[in-house]
Amino acid sequence: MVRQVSHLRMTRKDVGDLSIPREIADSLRASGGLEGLVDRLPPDDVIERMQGWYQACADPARLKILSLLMVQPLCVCVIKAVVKMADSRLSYHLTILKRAGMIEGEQQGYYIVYHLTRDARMFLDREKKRFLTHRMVSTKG
Amino acid sequence: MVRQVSHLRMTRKDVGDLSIPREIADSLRASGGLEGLVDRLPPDDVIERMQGWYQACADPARLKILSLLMVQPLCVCVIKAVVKMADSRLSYHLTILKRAGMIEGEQQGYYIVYHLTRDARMFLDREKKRFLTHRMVSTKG
DNA sequence: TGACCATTTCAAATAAATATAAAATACTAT
DNA sequence: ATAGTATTTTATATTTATTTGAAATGGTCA
Repeated sequence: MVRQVSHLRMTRKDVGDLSIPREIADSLRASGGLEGLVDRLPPDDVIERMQGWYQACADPARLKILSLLMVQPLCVCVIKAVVKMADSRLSYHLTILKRAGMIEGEQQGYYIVYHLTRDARMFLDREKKRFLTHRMVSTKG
Repeated sequence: MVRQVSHLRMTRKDVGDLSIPREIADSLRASGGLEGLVDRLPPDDVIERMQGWYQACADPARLKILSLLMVQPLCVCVIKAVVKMADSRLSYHLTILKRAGMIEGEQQGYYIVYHLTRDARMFLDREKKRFLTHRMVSTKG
C-alpha cells in the first residue's frame, strides 16, 4: 500500500558521507554509485573540445556566417555584403570560426575564400533540421 | 613560404556594386545571387534560439552537469558531490541550463531532482557519438 | 512553533567576449 | 617601385558572463 496522495514522505539514504533521496540512491547503485558517475564524466580534453565548438556557435553573427557558407564557399567581401558588418568585426568572427575548426580559407588572388570544414558541415546539416523542423522550447525563466 | 598560385590571373566580376572573384560570382548566380543568400539566412528568432542553446552548452561546468544527467536524474546535492563546486555557482549553472530548455527540476521532499529534457537528450546523444568516436580537429590559430 | 536542510537569489567583484577604429599585411596591376 | 583593393592585426573601450559570499526561500521534522 503506497501513500501517494498527501504527504509523500521523503525517505533518505546514506551514500558515503552524503544523505540523498532513496529513489536516487537506488538507481545510482545500478550506475556504479558516485564513483560510477565520476568515471562516466568525459575527460577534460573532450569537455574542452566540446566547449570550444559550442562557443564558436554561440553568436548570432557567426551563425549567420556559417549558414551562408552552407550554401557555397564565399569570399569575405560577399559575406560582408550580406551580413553588413565592419571589416574588422567580420574578420574577428572568421578567426574564431577558423580556430574552432569550423571553416577554412584559401587565398585566391585578391580574395580569401572561406568554406566549411567537413565536421562543421555534418554538424550544421543535422542542426539545421533540428532547428527548422522541430520546434524547440523557447527560453524562459 | 612560396605561394604557388601566384600567376593564375584572378578575374573579377561585378555583382551589383560589388566586384568579386569570377568563380564565386558564377556559382552564386545558381544560388540566386546576393539576394538569394540573404533569403536563405535563418530568421532572427531561429538564430536566437540556436545561439541560446549553444551558449548553454559552451561551458565546462555545464557540460559536466549535462553528462551526469545523461546517466540518470539527479538531485542537486549529488551533482554537487561529483562536480565539487559551491552551491551558488552550481545553482547559477543549473538556472542557465533550465532557461535554455535543456533540463527541468522537480521538488521531491527536501531535494530538487533535475533531469534532461527530451530535446537535450536527443541532442546530447548525437553529440556524444560525435565527440567520442569521430576525432575532430583540435583548435589552432 | 522553531530548528534544520537543500537550494536559490542577490549584490558586488572579477574575468572573458565583443566592438571599434587605426594601422599593418598580402596580393594585383600598372 | 607605386598605388589600389581585400583582409587581418592591434590596442582600447564596452558589454556580457561568471564567481563569490551573504542572505533569503521553500521544504521537512520534532
